[in-house]
Amino acid sequence: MVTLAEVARHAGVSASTVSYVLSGKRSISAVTRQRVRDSIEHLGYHPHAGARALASSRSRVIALMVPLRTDMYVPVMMEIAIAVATTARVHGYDVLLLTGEEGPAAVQRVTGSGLAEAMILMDIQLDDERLPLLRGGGQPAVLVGLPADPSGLTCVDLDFTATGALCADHLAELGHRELAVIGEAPGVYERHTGFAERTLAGLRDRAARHGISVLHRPCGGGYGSLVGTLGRIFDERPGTTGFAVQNEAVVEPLLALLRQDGRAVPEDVSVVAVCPEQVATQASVRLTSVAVPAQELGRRAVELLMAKLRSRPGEEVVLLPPELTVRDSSGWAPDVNCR
Amino acid sequence: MVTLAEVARHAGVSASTVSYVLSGKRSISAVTRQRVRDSIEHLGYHPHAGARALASSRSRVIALMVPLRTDMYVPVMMEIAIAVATTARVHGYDVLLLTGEEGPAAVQRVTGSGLAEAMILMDIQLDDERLPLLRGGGQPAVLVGLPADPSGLTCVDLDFTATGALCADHLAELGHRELAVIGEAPGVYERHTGFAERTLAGLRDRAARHGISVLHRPCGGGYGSLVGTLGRIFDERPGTTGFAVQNEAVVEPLLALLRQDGRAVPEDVSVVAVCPEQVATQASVRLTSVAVPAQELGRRAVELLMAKLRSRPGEEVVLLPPELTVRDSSGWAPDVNCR
DNA sequence: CTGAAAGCGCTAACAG
DNA sequence: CTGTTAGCGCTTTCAG
Repeated sequence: MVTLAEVARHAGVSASTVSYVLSGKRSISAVTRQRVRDSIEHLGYHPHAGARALASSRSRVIALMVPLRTDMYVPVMMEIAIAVATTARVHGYDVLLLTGEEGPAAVQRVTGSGLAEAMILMDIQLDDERLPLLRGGGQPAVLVGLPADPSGLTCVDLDFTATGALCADHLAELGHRELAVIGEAPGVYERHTGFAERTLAGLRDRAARHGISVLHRPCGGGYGSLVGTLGRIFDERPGTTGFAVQNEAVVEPLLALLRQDGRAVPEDVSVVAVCPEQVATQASVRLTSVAVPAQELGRRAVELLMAKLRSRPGEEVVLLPPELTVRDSSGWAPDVNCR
Repeated sequence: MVTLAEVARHAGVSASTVSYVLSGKRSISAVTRQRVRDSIEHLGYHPHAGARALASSRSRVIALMVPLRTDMYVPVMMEIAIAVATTARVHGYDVLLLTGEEGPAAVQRVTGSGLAEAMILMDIQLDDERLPLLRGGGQPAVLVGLPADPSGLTCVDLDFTATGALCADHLAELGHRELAVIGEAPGVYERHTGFAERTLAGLRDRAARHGISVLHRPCGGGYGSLVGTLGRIFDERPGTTGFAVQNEAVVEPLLALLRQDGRAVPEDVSVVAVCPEQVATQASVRLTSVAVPAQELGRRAVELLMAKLRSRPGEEVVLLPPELTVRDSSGWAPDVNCR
């Protein structure tokens, strides 16, 4: 292994000079700098990460805790994770991948050992068990998601309350009076995962103001679950004409089932989805949707973390405003004359 | 920060004793061990990862390189990644997440710096640019996937050639004479990603032996792409009755389109998929399929790597045998009397 | 603008 | 069974 000392010898300078060439923390004459750089190149030198972390007490690693569960839409998680990794690299950081499996202990282990300087947590529950550790607050952290009490924490998320409201507004404007919400798997609500409950609350609240009814049904993944769910929705509220879907895994099955039922989209029923753009545009009917900005969330999380690593400000909550894109799946309610 | 020296002082022993209690590399009297453990617990001590890596030249971290691209089925990648992280923890290792973005340079950077001891690579192309670095072979590595020339490398993958053959056999036995293969996005083939080409080769080869025809069409994600692809398949080969699908994103669209066309599955056409079990069982018709054992791949990759970390054996290729599960999407070809 | 030298916290001989 | 000690490779004062 090539060491800094060898580079120094080869370049005919001292170790500290090489170190400063690398860090840029003091000025070096152009000629020396170049000689050092040549030696580094020539010898194929890579600074030893452990030694560096030991001497500087900065590992240049952040940890990312992803959920172990598989009942939520995985591509969104993956997209966030990749955006985190990519953005971290831009800032000179690497990313350690932790699964939720170890739970709060992982937080201790990783930051306690100096393996990571800071962490990003995903899949936040309203009353998440990892939060007390973070709030006490040795280790800088950013949550992708919003717990019930964000005090003393830094969070970034899509504004799901506003998202729900936006869906309600859109369907209300089109004259729909009876809405159904097809949600995530029951487990997601049982765990009190913030985003799912917030969307629902936002939608319900806004629908109430419009004086329209809302029926919410969680739904497992896949065609099989949806058949039952949809059947029960129409049994209970035959007049349902507006659907809000927050469950990517049933988007296509829903469109297929409606088609089979002889219900045309958007002539007979309208569908609004909360999902990534790709899902919305690739569906069999191009979906009116509120995009989940996965990349943006990952990027922002890292940037907030980097800011915290510099100076430790208090709490901060960044809620990205939702945007609804009208496509082909929503239209006037059947009983509305097109004004 | 609590250091080993502080623990030693608190327990009234020497630093090395604490170290050995932690590593178990020499025998310690029960009473001393307990005193040390109590002190560790009491002080909330966590060994410093960097110091440890520096002194032992072992970081207890492995790197996982995931593809940046998004034109392949993400859940499989994610499942492998999570299995890797989970299995690594069992062996006392953490996982560093690298995206393909940096390319071969990431391999150098991470192992050159001692940040990771070894790496696992995914999304292997037949002629992957990262391979020369690994074959030269300072750093132990395991590929999840199979390049054209695996000499000097350790690989683990599903046996996709056998997978293709299995699909061909199954459809041939049911009397189908004209097969169509709906494959991954064109880009996947253009990059010469091993698994896609192998499946096709295995299927073609076996089909030829059965004397039946095969038409292969790559297909982008989503409903839109498939409409065109499927149309062209039936234009070109109206007698097609057997489909092999290796593209999770079009499984449900395919079933929907066939239904709309008035082609019943499995009465008129049979469909065999290569996909995770979950996709097969949650589809609108339960699919006859060959499972992609994502978890198993991740687990095996880590285990192979751990073995390599102990003693460095030469090349080794582990191909998991495919298993075809018959469900509701495949049946006798229409012109076959049920014997 | 550059060197010398003192650690960072831990591991692993070596010595008993 | 336990203690002493010499580094691991780098950063960062302190001197010049």
